Amino acid sequence: MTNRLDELNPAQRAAVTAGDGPVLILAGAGSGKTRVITYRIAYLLEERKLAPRQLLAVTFTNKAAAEMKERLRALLGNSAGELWISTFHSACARILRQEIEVLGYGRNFTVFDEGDAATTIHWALESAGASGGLGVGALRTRIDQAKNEGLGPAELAARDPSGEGALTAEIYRLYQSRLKSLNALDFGDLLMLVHQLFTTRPEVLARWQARFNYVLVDEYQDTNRVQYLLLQALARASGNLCVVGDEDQSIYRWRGADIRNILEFERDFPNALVFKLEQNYRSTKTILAAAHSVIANNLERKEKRLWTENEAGEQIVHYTGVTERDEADFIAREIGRLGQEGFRPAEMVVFYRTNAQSRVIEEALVRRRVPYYVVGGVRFYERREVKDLLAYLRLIANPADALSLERLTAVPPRGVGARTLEVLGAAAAREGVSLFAAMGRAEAESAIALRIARQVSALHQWLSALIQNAAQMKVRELLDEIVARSGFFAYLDSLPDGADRREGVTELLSAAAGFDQEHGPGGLTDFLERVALVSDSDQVAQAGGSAALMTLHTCKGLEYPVVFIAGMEEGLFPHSRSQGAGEVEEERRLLYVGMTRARRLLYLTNTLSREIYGTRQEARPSRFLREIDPTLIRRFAPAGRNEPLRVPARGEIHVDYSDSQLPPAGDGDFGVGSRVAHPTFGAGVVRKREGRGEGAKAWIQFERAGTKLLVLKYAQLKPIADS
DNA sequence: GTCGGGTACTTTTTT
DNA sequence: AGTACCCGAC
Repeated sequence: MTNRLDELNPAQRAAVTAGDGPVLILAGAGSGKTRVITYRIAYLLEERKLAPRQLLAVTFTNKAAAEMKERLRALLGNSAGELWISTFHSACARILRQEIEVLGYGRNFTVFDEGDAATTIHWALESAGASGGLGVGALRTRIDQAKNEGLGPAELAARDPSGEGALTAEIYRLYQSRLKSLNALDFGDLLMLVHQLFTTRPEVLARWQARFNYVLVDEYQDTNRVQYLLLQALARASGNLCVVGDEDQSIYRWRGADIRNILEFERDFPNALVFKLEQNYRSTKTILAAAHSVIANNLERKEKRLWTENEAGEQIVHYTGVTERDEADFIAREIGRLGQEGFRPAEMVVFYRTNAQSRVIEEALVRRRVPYYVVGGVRFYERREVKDLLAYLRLIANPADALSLERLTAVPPRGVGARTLEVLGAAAAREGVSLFAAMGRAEAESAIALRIARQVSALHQWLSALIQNAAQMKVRELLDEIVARSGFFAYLDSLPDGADRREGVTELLSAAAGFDQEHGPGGLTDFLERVALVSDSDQVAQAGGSAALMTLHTCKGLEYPVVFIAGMEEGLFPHSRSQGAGEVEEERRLLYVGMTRARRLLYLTNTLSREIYGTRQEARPSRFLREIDPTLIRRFAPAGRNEPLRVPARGEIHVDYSDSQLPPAGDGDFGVGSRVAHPTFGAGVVRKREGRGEGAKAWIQFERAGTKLLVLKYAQLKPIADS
């Protein structure tokens, strides 16, 4: 250990060797945070003689947890095995697998994803007969927020007695009781129910307090209220709570994260030791200075400044394309060019604000033959065919999961339709049994045709047998039987996109096989839990020969030699739905996180026009671009069509027309940005297009007459050539 | 009961 | 643009 400490700078060493009690480590981007956490754990185990099982370390992603475990195994050898290093959600799930029965759930509970939750809220909305007001999405957000704050339906109703508040609370109540009858938990429940246990069952809390002598939390700036309460409860006995974070990197306010948790840690834990890690080992001086000039505009932060001994490095490149296609092609071209300068594709990454931006960039990369992969977006386990198959597994693990039962009954189609299920559901409710149990008695149900009832009971028998045997079977074996017996492939082949779907199934089968290798038979519940709690960034490949594409939210905790940030435009970044003062600050932090991922080269790109929801809109440069010290930026673009790339003079405005999808000026197509003349309104500029063909309209900003929406067919517009 | 067309809406970000 | 959903027609 002693030699190991030599590898740390003084601030890092102080943090690693801090004594008992609350500890706050303010770790700037690239300041060696992961190393500090890992070494601190090693220090606690070796020098302070903590047993591995006495320590709980909470990370933000499963991948971060796995990497940390790996490093510790290298430092400590096998004793790392008993360590609890996991995400908040995984840790809570694990606690609940042991403790949940006192709350009236079974230990084999299912973890619902977003879609399952939405379906259930839809059900609640219908059974409440509520119409108008809030939609499923809004309700889901509100309920989730309540759970993030640790509030139940009654508390929510008390806090917001308005009509909307009452409706939300009522739906929340119905939703919650439905979840319970399905023996299912949503993401919020994982945290909330542990909180409930800890507050209502002192003996349970005491047990876990005794178990965990030391709690360590990474990315503390992104903890929400319940997480805060959980930590406080757990650490109350020992007082040993060590949190690591950086308020400048707090980017999950919208999902309940409370930046005050970190800003007020010293108030909450008055005797806390505080350590600041301000030396950055990752980025060039230029990148760091640019990032600082952006984040310095935030008010809700403590002033601090990262510094580095790294070289100044290259200027930041700012590129402007006419359309998103230009932007994408520039990125693809640059990645290609850098490839020839010795950067591997895997060292380069493209970040964007919204998932929708990835498509155009992907197309450009395909055209330029750049290997790439997308992190996040449509999640693998939420793909239709995968969810269809998982429904079988979920039912086997948890026969109360009627949602999965309904799903698997319909896919592949076996003549048992919605009406049959309705009858069975009514029978189940009448007799107070589960839907699955009611299926076993279908043949006694007179309202169901005998032919169909036989189908139902055959399905029931088969599934019952699988439930019986599941404990002895590997997940892969279960899946193989399900696929074979249900005729899943034959069903897929009957679909127009069957070939693509087969791929998803194959991938799921190999994921299951991989899981079985670690677990052996009977791991079904663990497998499903892992599936439910995978995070987007878990898919980030550490090696491989492809450039990565991901949202700015997903990029947290990563670093790359070359970073592109696309879509630096008002309305996109900062996003039009995040225009409140606090929200813009969060967007700014998001950019800060993105910029500080870069080691050597940073590119920022924007466009003059972008297609949003099918209409082309004028795009203005992001305010954040102006916040960067201009001396750190080099604008990089060709001056006009058919001219080679060149570095423009300072202050010159540059636009890339080289791969523009806009029609050439003056061809009468009235593209966004083109100048037009109207017989009565005079000269103007096309600002936005709507519709196509006969009904195509354009918003035109006239020099004298203001902005008008005109139908192109009747407007008698004439193009004016740009000067 | 299913198909198809028209319409309205969307995802901003995710465990 | 894409899709989810609703209503009317076969």
